[in-house]
Amino acid sequence: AFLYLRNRPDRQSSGPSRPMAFKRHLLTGSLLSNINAMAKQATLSSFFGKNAAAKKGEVKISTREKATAPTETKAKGNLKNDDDSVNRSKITESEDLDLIDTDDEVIVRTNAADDDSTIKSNNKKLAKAESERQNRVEKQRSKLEDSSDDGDFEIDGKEKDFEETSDDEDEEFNEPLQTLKKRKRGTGTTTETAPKKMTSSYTASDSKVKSKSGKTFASILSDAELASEKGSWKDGAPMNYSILCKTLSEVEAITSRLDIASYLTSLFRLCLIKNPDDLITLVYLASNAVAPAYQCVELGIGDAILIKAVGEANGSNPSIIKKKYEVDGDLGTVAMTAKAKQRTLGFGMKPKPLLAKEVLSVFRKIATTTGSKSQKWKVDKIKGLLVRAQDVAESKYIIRGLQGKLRIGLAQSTVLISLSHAIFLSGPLTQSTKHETNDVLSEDAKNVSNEKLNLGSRLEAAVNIVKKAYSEVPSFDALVSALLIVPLSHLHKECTLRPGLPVEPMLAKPTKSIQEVLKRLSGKRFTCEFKYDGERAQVHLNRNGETNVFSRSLLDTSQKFPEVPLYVKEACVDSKVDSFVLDTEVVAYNRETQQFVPFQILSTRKKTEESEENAKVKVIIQAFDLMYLNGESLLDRTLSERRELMKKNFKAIDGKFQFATALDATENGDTAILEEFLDTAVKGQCEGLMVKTLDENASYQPSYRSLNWLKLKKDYLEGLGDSVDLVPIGAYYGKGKRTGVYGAYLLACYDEDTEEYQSVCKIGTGFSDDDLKALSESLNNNRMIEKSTQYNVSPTLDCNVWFEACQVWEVKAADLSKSSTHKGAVDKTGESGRGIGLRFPRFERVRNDKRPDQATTSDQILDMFYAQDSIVDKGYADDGI
DNA sequence: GATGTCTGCCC
DNA sequence: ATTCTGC
DNA sequence: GCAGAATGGGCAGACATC
Repeated sequence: AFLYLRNRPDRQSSGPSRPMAFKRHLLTGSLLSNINAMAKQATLSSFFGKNAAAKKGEVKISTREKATAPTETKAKGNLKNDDDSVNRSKITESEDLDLIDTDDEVIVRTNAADDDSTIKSNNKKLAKAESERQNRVEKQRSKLEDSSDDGDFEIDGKEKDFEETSDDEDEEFNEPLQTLKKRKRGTGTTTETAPKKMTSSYTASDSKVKSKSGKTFASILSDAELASEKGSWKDGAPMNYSILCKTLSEVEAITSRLDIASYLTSLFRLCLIKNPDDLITLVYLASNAVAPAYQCVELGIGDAILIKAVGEANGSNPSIIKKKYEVDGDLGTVAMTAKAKQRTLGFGMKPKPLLAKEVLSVFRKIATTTGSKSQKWKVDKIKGLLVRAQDVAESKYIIRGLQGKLRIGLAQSTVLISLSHAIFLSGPLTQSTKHETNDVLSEDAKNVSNEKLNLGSRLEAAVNIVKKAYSEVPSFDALVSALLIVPLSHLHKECTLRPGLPVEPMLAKPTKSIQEVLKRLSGKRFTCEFKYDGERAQVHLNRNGETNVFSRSLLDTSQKFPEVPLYVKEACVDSKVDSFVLDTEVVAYNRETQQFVPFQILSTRKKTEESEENAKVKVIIQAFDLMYLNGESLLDRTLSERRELMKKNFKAIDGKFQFATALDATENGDTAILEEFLDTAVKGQCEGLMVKTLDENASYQPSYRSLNWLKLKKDYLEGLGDSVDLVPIGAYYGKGKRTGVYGAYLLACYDEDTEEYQSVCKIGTGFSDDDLKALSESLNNNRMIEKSTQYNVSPTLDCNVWFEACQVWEVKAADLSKSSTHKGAVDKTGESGRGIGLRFPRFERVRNDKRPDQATTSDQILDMFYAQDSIVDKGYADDGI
């Protein structure tokens, strides 16, 4: 909400705002209304400036979000002006913002964390530090209120030198590509920036803090100690991007998850101490996101554009960069070494250091820029960032960030852990028990403020609270602003499930056998549901009558399925149902034959379908869970309660809305029920079964928690599913941790008639690390100079290297499908040019007992395709898929 | 305007 | 989606 | 068992290019 206010479009270009004013506002008011406003708006306009299209032919800046509310556009000058808004919200009263600073050792490092007396003394100190902090915060507040009434929008006249380019350099790194030389294995971590293990923020890995459940935490520095390190960050100053990069480098160099979280925690704490306003920026950058998922912000940047940008930034031909990338396996490192070379030349002046918020801001601009020539524009933007990157590591993380994967062993879940630790330890609010309330507190809320508990347990409670909050309101803006104004024990009240904002969906874990399923159910009552082959859809209705549909990854798919909320509303038993969140699978459906239609057909739906009538592909809803009903969250109810409420308040509608077919049972060692029901499901064109406990451990646990549901598919079972024997005919260089080996192979079946090998899939999973190494080595003995004329492969699948047909691999797949890229049984499919490909292929083993010409034949592939239960209506097979 | 390439998102 | 791996 | 990082087929949509 904080950010929302700060970035209101009407303030977007008005110069620096004063965060203090908003703080005061927020300290008194409830966040709820603001978050609701966010939900309602859920538009980019609340986060980014809008820029109406400029003149014809120029790049226009627009939003791509598909959120509910219409966005009012606001013309606002040209691109250049927009850039300057980057440096908004500069903080001037630096001393005042040194909120937290205590000379006391906040937490004692101890080897005897289980020793009660030590814990007590730890906690005493903690309490003392917290009360001091509280005092300071109080002082802060009054100061802020005094000073927040005027001068809100001064213009910060400083020019950013974003547009600086580097056309003065012509150096190329033209080293020839060493084809498949021995490369370093592992994460691709380079040694240049790797710090000594455990130096900066954490010391003494031998002293750990233990929680009740036995989790250990590294020992913890006090705020004062923390602040005195990394001295380059001035109090109140905006954070330099290099500070983040330093932590990222540290994290990249280590593998211990606890240590990774610790480094990040230290960084978050430092941010809280030095400049809390940057925390949200930091959280976004660390988790490598740009906006909440449901806002549907796409960077629109991929390897191709990045290669171009890196090339241009240091004056090399993109094809050279591309080759470097193939050898190096990491575009970030390529950019980094390019940068290093560039700098040793010593041309030009040192540009201004990049600020963290500038980097995020550019990312966002890139994301919101569309239209003709926008790619060129994006390349220029990226170039601008690369030129300004100070430390070589900065270019590395800029590039990797834009690639969408930091690849340092740190992702969203760890960010949430570190964020909660940091807030607990150094947040502006005390986490002790002083906040009285009438609400019933959760166990975690009680624990986090229970000073009698040891630190580890309190930290663990903090993590639970933060993760729960985020899973119900998956927006860092909402989360961070709430964390800064309410204690952890009250977080859930602010960040709680409501229709209009997606909940992280519950996920299922694959199981390899029916025995495994039974073992996990051990005597409990459970239900099996058909697992439909469609698209997950979370359907929302709020009390204003507004509806949304969200995808599995929380994107707003309301426009893709406009009829879905209508069907669900129709399915409500009466008008008393005024709000709900329903978990469903949307499946393509043929109303004439009353049969399900394969996923491949469903996926031809437009991203925006105008109406039910206009949509070529009709759908049916298969509902299986209810998370919210009539103003009340059902997340903590058991599945059997939720399901009962669902069936009581909704009814099936022919061809539009059904409940997932289910069978209830109690585990008693009998496998027959499951086997038989699985068979029924597969015959009914389903992928398999979902197995869920009904009463015990049966609350709705969003994705982060655990994969508490089980999924059972035929192809998981040994000896079942489609298993084929294929020939590796080519390979692609591996990236990241697969640098140095082939990351994927191209596999072919054998056509006896034409004696050619036809590609049916690439394969990149199922290999152990040893497999990858061994296969690379052995196949390198059978390299060919170029593609064999015997290989029928689409040019779009061009391999980096080609092999003689010399091996046969057993491969498992879930399905076979008509393919425009693969050539299996091409010319026998009834559609010219189209072959058959495999769905979800994975490597099982090498078949040393088979010669390549004994591989699965294209005729067999064709038979398998037609034998599928999903091809009930041959019409699909011969026409349309 | 047709075609090709790239990207993101479904699974 | 599937799968593997270090913690 | 979690979290992270490798990798799959195939579709629509957005741009770039011819």
